[in-house]
Amino acid sequence: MRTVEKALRLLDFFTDKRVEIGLSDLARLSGIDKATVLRMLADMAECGFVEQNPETRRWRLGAGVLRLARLREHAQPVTRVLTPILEKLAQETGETAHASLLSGRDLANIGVIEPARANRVYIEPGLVLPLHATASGIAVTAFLRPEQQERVLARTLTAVTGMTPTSRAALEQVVRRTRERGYAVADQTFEAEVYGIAVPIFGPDGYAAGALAVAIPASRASDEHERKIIAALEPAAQSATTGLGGRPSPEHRISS
Amino acid sequence: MRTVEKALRLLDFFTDKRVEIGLSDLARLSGIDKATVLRMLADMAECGFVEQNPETRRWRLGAGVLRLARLREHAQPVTRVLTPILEKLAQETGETAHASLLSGRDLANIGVIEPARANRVYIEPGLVLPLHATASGIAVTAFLRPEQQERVLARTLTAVTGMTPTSRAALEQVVRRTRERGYAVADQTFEAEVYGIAVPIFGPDGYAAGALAVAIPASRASDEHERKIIAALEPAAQSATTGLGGRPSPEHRISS
DNA sequence: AAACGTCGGTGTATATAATGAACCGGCGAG
DNA sequence: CTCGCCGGTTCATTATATACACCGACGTTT
Repeated sequence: MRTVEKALRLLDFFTDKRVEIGLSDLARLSGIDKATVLRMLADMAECGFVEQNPETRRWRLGAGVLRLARLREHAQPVTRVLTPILEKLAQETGETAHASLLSGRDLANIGVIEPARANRVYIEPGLVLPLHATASGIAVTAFLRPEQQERVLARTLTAVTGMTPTSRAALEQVVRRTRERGYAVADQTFEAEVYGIAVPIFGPDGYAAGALAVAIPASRASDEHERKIIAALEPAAQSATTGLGGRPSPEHRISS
Repeated sequence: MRTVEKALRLLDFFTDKRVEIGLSDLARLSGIDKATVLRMLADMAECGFVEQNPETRRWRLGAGVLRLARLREHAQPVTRVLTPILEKLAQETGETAHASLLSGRDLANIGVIEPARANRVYIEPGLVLPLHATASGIAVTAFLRPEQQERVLARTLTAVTGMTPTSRAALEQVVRRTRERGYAVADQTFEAEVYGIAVPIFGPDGYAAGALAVAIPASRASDEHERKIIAALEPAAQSATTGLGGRPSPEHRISS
């Protein structure tokens, strides 16, 4: 398999909870030989992607990623554009709002705003959202270019919870419904007790580039609450699309 | 040579000015064969590090770097800690203040604040600062762990301007002076017309992890201005060190 | 319109660089 | 003292990266 990809995939094992990882742990997690992992880490360290804690000898993400993020943000200020939109969304709905962008085969969460209330959904920063198992992912998949959509549908779909669609037929149906309604819902398909509602953000080519979503405790799900959230999501996604230089798809229209 | 490192080095060709790069351009810039570059880009795209503009087919940094940066920032909020310090520094000195961290073999600029005045130094976001050619780099080098310092001194030093120290002896002398004074100055060693003054930020191990610096137009350099800047830099670097969980080096003391 | 240069991308034989099992010294627990 | 695991190193094997030649498409120049 390709060496570069294997090396970069190592970085995906760093999460909110797992900030530092030892060599043997990372070898176990990835299923790659220790010696190979070490060489990859050393290579990535030379470039500043990871760094080694001199005391514990464990590895963590390096300052190089901050540099690259600043460069990208300077070229296209997504965080700057999306943050105020998310804030308004969280305030209007009283629920956790988040935004994510297509990143490789999956969706990368790149912004979360939580509401002031106590009972709210917590979303880990920098989380990877599988396309088939989240409201955001479905919203994006439904408005992807046909070839890319086909690639997603053809995947082996892993179940994250008992509610995750795992067959191609089930996913196709959810996608079809999403295209009809213009928004996606996901009832505990990614995490128990969490209900997600998402709308796509479009790129300059008129295909989905990401999604704007609201996550609520499943216990609060109701038709009325959902209508209110969708009413807030629609204009938010509109301004996100135009704010990022995108062009709305002619095939996208919200209808409940 | 190592494939992973070669691939990651491709990302360093993206700058403030060069936001998108075509395949042939990148092959020329890097000196690597087109076919190889394409495979590396494809691998990195799978992981979200780069993405291809569907219209122009040129490549740019992907959303994955934003995700990783958020993750690192969540684990250790360097930007949050350093921004207010830089703002105060820029305001007190009336000059451009910036911060950088060790990242691989070099220093990565991860924050810049410009003062309100018209004649000020502009520093590109996400710039890579060579250790031997900038005030920040010298400040860091002077307080590195001995083995690492040796590696820097042993390098072949490339001249960036006519003023860049290029011999080991010259660099050693600058480093020695910096250790004595506790701060580094660089008179147009990296860019013409720019005079830099920098102080190290220390990591938990008591060695340099980065630097805080003030860049001024060379025309404004004077002993008095320099004294004022150093007086502002010292407490700023102190709070940066402690704010990032570092421990000041016992060997570091400012003395002019 | 023909000829040319350049673009992004592909196929394939070759050679180089990645691989993984065995091994090391160090360290903490039992 | 022994055991097990840690991070790290070594080296023969082989799988993988590489670069050359080539493709069709596009835009300029002649």
